[in-house]
Amino acid sequence: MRELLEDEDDDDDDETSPTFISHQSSIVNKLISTVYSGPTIRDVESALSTTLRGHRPDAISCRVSVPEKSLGKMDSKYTLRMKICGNGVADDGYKWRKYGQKSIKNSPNPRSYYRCTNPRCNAKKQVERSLEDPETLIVTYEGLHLHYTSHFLLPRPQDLFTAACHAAKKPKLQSTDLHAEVPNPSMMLMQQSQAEAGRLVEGLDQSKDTTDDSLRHGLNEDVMQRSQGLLEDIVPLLVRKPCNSTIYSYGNNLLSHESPPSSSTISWSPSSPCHDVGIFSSIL
DNA sequence: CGTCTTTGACCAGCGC
DNA sequence: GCGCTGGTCAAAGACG
Repeated sequence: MRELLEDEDDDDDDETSPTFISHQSSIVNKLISTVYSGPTIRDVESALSTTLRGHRPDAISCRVSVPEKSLGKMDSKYTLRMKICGNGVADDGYKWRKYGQKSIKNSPNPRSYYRCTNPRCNAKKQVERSLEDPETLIVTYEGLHLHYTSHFLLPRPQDLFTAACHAAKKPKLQSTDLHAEVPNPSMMLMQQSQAEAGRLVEGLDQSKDTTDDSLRHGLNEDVMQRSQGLLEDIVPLLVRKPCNSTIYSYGNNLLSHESPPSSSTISWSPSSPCHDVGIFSSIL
């Protein structure tokens, strides 16, 4: 995504050039295709580093496992390893419906199958306890969320309405066991992609006369919606909803930040096929 | 009464 | 073709 935007910036520095408007649709198409193919590890790293400042550790540690072959681009299927230290219940922003549970060969722990309750959404997740460590959950996300979640910073009016309609309802734990909800680290990616998409649209807005307002508005909504609803799938709420107190660490190396005194630390090991995300959030 | 979870049954893919 | 395994379906029950 970022690479795409940078490329576009290079190609179309002059936003008033005759080719600029004609490139708008291709920009959107590229955005969409890029988003669909998933963010890069760099995107995750960037999102983590820019969003997780000022959080502190506590209850959950998590490891994001990314297949080595897909380090450049994440697959639509990815796995989180989560060390549960607290009650392990967190809201990842989506409502999941459990549609099955299966005993897995060579594993004493059953695997639970969840599907997003949104009928338009094909997102799924599988949750099972780690064989090595019973306190570790292995959560496999698959598919794309084709809708918003209430955690987004810039919800659409209709979503605000929906959220308001649901506000009166008491939050409900969907399961009595560890399968309930797992944090979703894609919030920061959403924020980042929102900002990037917003910058793109701002650029479009600066173009003169030939740009129709409704077109821009539609593009804006389209870009924002797609970037939100798709990117969020790649990395779940661990990142997307860092809560008020979270520390993220990647791999074995900690990165020191220029940010003000903060308990937030991040390290990233791009060469490792399995990226550790030490997440300690105080989920009460 | 609507929604969600549970759980046994069913189906598809894969290896032999 | 057969058996094994993982993934999904759907009826029944629980819950608010």
